[in-house]
Amino acid sequence: MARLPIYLRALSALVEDNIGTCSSEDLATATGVNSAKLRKDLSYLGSYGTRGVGYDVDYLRYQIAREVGLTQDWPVIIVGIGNLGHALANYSGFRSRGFRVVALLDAAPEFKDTEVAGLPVRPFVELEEIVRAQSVSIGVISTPAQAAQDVADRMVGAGITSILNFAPTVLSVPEGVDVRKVDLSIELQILAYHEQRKAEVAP
Amino acid sequence: MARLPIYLRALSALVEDNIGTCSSEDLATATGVNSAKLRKDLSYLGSYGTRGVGYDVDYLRYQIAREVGLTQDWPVIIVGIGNLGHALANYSGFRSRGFRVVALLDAAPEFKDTEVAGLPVRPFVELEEIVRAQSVSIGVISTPAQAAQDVADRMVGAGITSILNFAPTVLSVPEGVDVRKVDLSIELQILAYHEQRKAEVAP
DNA sequence: TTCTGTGAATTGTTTCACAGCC
DNA sequence: GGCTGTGAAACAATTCACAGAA
Repeated sequence: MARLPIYLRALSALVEDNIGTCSSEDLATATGVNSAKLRKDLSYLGSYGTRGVGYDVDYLRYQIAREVGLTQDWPVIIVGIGNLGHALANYSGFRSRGFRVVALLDAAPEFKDTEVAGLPVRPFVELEEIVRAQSVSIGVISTPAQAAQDVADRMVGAGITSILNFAPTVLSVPEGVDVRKVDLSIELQILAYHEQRKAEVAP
Repeated sequence: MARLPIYLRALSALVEDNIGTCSSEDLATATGVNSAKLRKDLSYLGSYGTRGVGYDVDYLRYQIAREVGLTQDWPVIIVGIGNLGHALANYSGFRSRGFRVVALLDAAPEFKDTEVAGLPVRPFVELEEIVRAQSVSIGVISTPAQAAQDVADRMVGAGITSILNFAPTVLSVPEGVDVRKVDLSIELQILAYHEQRKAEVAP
């Protein structure tokens, strides 16, 4: 199910190119997966294709978006407005996929009265209030590692049930709360691993 | 093998806490994996543990770092100095794991004579020269989607063999070149998916 | 004839459970 | 007694290959 967002983006690109129909083969090459795998993935959502023809791009896109939950708008808050928080606040990929950043928070007083990406940076103590007022259920943590667990606890206390964690720590949260972690350096490390292999084979 | 970096970070945290030995159980809970899986992972690298005792934290860390290729220094360039490129240039997690950002590049003329994270932003046309001079084999792309394939082609032409792609496009590269893609919104979409499930169960 | 949807076969991963070493 | 290393078992993911709809 982690592949649905990938299909979704490829379909959006096809919509922009005014392509109305595509085969599993087309979508597979566009997303870099095996066509049989793609068909099996899609068949779990239902039979949205037509044999001998392919899939209706618009229709399939809507069906996947509905499955992922992107036909509704998700209010999101970002805590920790350092370099990364800055980048995330400005990231267009969130808004274009149905995520709306409703507030930026940072505990540091030097952010008082500053704006990032058109939103005021608000003091961290207002967390509960914001979450309640805007019915936020998804929070993003882009603080340093030391602060992350604290922020997570406060988020959970305020009623947030999904956390995207960019801080390099494992967060402990109560059952029922989802955490996903993104570590920008892990992918680089995987590349280095392969790079090292290449160097060993042909020294 | 995608888990080795995770173990590595947990071990580094243990080193900082002056913990000399740990069991597979300890490391497993610290990283959130099953202890049997962890032992099996580590056994592929060799027998670095002691039965009845556990693993020597320092020794194990070195062995994993060597396996991943982090005992050497990897020069890295970043192309595309927007918000994300900015954040990446300043990201301490790269340097602390043996990656050295040796150059920042951007095609936009308004970056001329500016500095980011203590490095000058250089014109994109200098790519080949920089890659050759510094023996760079890893490149990071944080440009908009339209520019990404072009940048990748130029990188490959210049001799880069591993690319970390933050742009929302699938890159096509010749055999022998590794590409890994990071999409900051995919993780959010996965959270939204689970969030939607929760809402359906208890409406 | 083209292309989906899907059983069956294959391949890969995770967990169990325990022998063997400290 | 505690803990690693590892076969064997259970589980999951992927690919093959083809029947059948358009």
